[in-house]
Amino acid sequence: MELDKHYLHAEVEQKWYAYWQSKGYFDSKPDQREPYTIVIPPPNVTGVLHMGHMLNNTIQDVLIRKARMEGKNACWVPGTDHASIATEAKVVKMLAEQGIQKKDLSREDFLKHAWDWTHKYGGIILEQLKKLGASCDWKRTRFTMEDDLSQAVNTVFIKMFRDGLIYRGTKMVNWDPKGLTTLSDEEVIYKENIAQLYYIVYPFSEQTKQAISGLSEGLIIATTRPETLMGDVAICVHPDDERYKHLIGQTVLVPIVNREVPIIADDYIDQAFGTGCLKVTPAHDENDYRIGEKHHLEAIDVLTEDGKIHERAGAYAGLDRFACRKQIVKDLEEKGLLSKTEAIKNTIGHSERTDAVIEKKISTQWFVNMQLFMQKHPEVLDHVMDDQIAFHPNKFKNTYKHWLSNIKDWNISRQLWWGHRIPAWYDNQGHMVVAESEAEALLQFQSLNATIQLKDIRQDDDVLDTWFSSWLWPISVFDGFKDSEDFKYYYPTNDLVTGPDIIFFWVARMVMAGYAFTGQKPFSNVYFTGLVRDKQRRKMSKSLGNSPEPLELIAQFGADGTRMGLLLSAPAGNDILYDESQLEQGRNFCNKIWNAYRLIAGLPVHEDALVSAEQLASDKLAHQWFEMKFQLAVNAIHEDFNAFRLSDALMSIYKLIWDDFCSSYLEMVKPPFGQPIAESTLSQAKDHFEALLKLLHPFMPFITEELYHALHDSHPEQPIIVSAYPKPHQTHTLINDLALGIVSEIRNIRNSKGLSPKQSLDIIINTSVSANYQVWEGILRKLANLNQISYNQQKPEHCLTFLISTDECFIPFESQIDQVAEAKKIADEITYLQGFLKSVEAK
RNA sequence: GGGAGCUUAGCUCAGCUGGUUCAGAGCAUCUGCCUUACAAGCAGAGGGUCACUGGUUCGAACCCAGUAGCUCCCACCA
Repeated sequence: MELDKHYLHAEVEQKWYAYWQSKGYFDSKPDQREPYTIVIPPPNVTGVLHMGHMLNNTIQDVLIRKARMEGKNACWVPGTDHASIATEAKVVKMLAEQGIQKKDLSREDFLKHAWDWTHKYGGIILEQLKKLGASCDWKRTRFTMEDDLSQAVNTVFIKMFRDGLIYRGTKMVNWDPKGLTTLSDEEVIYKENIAQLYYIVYPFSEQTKQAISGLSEGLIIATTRPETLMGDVAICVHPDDERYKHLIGQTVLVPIVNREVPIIADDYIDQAFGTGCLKVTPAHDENDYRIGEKHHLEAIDVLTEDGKIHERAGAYAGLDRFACRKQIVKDLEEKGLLSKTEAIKNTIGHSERTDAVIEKKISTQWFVNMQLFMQKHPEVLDHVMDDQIAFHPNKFKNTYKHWLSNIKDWNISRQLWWGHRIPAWYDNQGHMVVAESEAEALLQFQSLNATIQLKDIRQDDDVLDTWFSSWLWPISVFDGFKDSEDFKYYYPTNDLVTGPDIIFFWVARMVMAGYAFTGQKPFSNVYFTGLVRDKQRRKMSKSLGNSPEPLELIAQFGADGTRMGLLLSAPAGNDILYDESQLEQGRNFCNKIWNAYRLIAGLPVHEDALVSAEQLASDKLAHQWFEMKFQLAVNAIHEDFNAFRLSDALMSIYKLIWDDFCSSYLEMVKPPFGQPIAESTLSQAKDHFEALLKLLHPFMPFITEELYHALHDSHPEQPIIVSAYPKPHQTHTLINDLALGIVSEIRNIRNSKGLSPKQSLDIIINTSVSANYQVWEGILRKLANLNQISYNQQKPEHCLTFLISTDECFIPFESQIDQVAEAKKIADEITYLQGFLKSVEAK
């Protein structure tokens, strides 16, 4: 049998993924075992796999595979999100390329196109996840727009409406002029910007000039948005401002449109900003809106839905808002009404989806009353703060708390077609009912007015915010609103793995939905991954071209290598700096493991069964030493898992395999070239190798499955994916000292004498002279403290004899736990005194 | 403007309860090796005032205060 020196992965991956799936190892259904549940953060149907998904889903797969191996009922639910705005935009664009305008289509026809699109492209990202090795239960794949999940959305909406948690109201909201819809506050991204601050002259009216003598030409007002000037309804100054006090109640003329507007006073005004005068445009600014309400001013909306100047503005109608700004500045300058211009820093809101500059707009929309919601469900905050829902890293608790403490009402209606249509109906008289269906709505209307017909009522045109369905995800994927068996068994889920960028959009709202609709938390742990950035710390983006194609990476480095490369540099919450050399490291590691297998598989065994049964002392010691090393690593790895330090866990395994198993253990038991190995030693080596493969399997599923099978001449009864994960055992640190002692001793001898590890080990065993007393003395003293051996047996060979004589040298000294604590206390006291003496001497 | 976090080797980061893992890991670098598992490898080596200043302590990378720089989140300054 001739094996390639380099590990080839492509076929291996395909083979095992198909095998696992065909045997149903990803499948899950309720049974007697303890459940372990993860729901995938559903990617957008429009999405294609990017580096963020790779990282995120690798982590989930590691967690689910470990749980599966630990004998839990592991259930990982995949699915996709309908992504209202993003998908509608894609479909609109696709139709436009075919020469079809959305406005020429009926709602039904448009939705047909959207569904076609979804069926055609919607599953791509899930197929890509399979290449990564994601062991989702694909039979459970859900979609937020499918019937059952839409039904859940309806149920929740109606319940919340009846509980007074949802209301319809007219408020100032965020308007996306490109997406042609309103947005929630969370969907607005504020960006720093250098704006021009224009100082515009508003001439005094004739009346004012007559009333007050000695006035200058007009009031100078600073604004960054001259194009909203046609919507000005007042000028506002601070009531205590000495410069303008006498003008309050007088009027000025709005330039261009020459409308006469009053000068009013409000202490909201910052006297130090600009000239201390504010032009009040209630239709286009939140503060102006408040001032307008307070002073009973009209609101003139001068913009159209797509961000152009409206006819009612009286000038510049049809011009784009930014073109208008330029034009108006030019016109003012010509009229001599532009006093000066200066650059200032400010922030401007952009649409999260379309990146268009957001307009504030007064509009009638649907809202969730968040104040009331939080009053009813205080555990949403409390149980995150007391770690019943634990955040990793926990610094995000602060962010979470801050957001919830300042939460505003959630605008949930969107002026789109692709999404869950709001279950509200209106009649011609302006009445409204909220109902399960059109038929039920009609019944409700008829109870008020018997003559009303189906043709007299119409459903609300708007759909709901995508997150209004996403927040139900952990409940609805298990049909939680129908009280299903799956729901009772798998909910609450265990761990959620997601990015901190959607902590408000999604994580917080799932917690809300969990407590509000099930009375239970939706998950116990939230693991926040970092952003994947390039080497220069720039975000991955299409425009920068610094985002590698994930599937190409998998083809190049293998899914195992890619997974390892990503995980190695991804401590919880830290951004990961993508660097191809990390993936190389992953690939090289695969190769190292592959070659360890080649060694073990190729060793000749003693033909004489009797000789073969006998084991060299050095082999026995090497075996015991590695067992200790292994157990210590397993313990550390479990601790790392519990704290979600996955990269640390992986690094421990990496070092255990490379340094301890390959460089030390295999070198110790490897016979000289051409010589046979004892059967017993070989079988121990195989057992160790097998245990290592299990330990590694959650991280690198494919190569471990391949070698697990290859290691057995006949196929094992169970594949590694469902084998038992190595368990932690209690040990004591002095065992660690012991393990370290042996290795450092071997190294000393090797270096000084130029011998092989095996020869060095023999020397340690056979001579006491060459051994380093210092290394052993400490260990002996500690062992003496534990009554394991008497202190006067202070010789290395005694220590070794003792070690070899006991088969349980790494098994916990259960009976000596108290003594261990005692010994530690004494040791602490000695160190204290030593430190104390040292510092006294120094003085 | 408010809040949170970070600063340890060339890079990315560990360092948990102050003292035997205390100055660490991986990668990168340098020097020797194509040695019969593996050059995608092996054997070695170098490299740090733990941001700065003070304080607490017998003892500080770790606790406290201040300073500087960076990052993120939130916020209605026209």
